[in-house]
Amino acid sequence: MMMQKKYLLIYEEISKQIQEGHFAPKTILPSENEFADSYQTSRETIRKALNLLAQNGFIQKIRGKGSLVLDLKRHQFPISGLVSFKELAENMGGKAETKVEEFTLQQAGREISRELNVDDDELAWKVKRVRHIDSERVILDKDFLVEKHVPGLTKENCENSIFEYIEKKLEKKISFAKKEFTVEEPSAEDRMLLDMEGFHAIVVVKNYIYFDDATLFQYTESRHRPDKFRFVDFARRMDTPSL
Amino acid sequence: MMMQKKYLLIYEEISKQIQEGHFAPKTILPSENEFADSYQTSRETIRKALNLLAQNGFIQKIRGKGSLVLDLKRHQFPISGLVSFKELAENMGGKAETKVEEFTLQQAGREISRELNVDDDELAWKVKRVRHIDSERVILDKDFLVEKHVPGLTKENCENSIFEYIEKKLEKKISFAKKEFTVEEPSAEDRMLLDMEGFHAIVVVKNYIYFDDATLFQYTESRHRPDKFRFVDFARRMDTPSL
DNA sequence: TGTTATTTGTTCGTATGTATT
DNA sequence: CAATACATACGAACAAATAAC
Repeated sequence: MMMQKKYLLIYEEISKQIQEGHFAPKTILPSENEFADSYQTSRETIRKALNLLAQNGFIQKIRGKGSLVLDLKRHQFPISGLVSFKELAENMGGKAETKVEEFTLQQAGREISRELNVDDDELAWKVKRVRHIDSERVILDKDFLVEKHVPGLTKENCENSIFEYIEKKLEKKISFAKKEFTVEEPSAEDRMLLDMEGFHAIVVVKNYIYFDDATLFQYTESRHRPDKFRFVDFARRMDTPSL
Repeated sequence: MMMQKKYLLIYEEISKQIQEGHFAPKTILPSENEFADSYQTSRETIRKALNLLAQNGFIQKIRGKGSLVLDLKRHQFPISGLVSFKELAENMGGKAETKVEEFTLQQAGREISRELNVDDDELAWKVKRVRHIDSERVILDKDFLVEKHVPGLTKENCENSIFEYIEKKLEKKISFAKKEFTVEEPSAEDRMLLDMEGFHAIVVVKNYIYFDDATLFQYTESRHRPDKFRFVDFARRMDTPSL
């Protein structure tokens, strides 16, 4: 009887306890063997959970000593990863609203077909959304989704969360994403759709999003007013970085 | 006879072969058992290497099928992580030069002591460096290093690589870092030390860098001219985790 | 369609090496 | 030196997804 992913459950339980302060920063966690005992599992399973915690910046494993609880959340909790607008808005602490400016199904065309790695005449959803925070128009999202991979998308889905539609309704798994950050001068469209008075730059995040089976299904260009942009990254070094 | 980290060697060998095209994108790697045979090792060791490859965006593991070689490196090589200026400059493809504008040892003071999490009167190196690319002054780095953790630093070290001094001379291990990206208006200092004509924004990267034992030893504020800034991030979802 | 073989995912067990206390 | 704790490695069994016949 092979159970579910035990190490994931343990990871979530320990990470929760760290965030709630049951395991305080700068203290050492119970040893791997102690965890293995208390969770009635093997040490390897515990190690998988602890490695996840280390990867995500919760702990630092120190050989011979133990697993030290880190205190990286002093300023800001690491949010690197696939962050949705809703989470971002909450982090900003303001009232968030989304307005769909455009919602069409059309052929990809030269530019987008290259980004999505499909033929020119492949059908793609084009979604243009303006994100409001505290009644200010601060983010412009332009999403392009391959129709055959995301069938049945509606304007209503876009007003909520496209990710939610994909994962809960279509039951497909979003697996990884490549993001590219640059800073450009605002375009005419930026000035038209966003409240850009007094701002002379726009943060452009190009986001390529992939399914479980490594098919690219979405390209998003997210354009942020600079004062409402922040990105936090937690990076762990490889033992031998030979890039 | 416990050898070196076998899975790391295997990781490097396979990643090299992928980058050199011996394993082509969109093809399936040999199975884990085949690798285990050919490397004369156990499947678990192979799996550790493959998980590293997946983490770093080289492959996508698909259950029941195999490990698919990804093609993410074509446009832009992911450089998320602890990137030094030298690597960045090479990526930009220009001639890089570093000029040390200031090099002092002083008490941390109110502001910096908070960033470095030490007492106000703790001694800290202050290093101010201007990075030139193609004879243009485009990046201003302000480093603050806790003296007791990085003793004997010299101006010459700063002209080369501080990381190299720490890892090779002091033989300490840099383990992880937390980065925070924001965009601000250029300060008077930015305009003084950088070639900012025609640019109205500056990309600020606050970098907190930690040793092996989780001690914070360096805080760096890196201020980039927007046209010379780019950051690429590869993020994998937690669903099918690694290790 | 259904069965079988292949391949990856998870768990458990055991042994040994390395660093810290 | 001994005990503790994390790191690496090998082996085995079974689950789940896929592919092939």
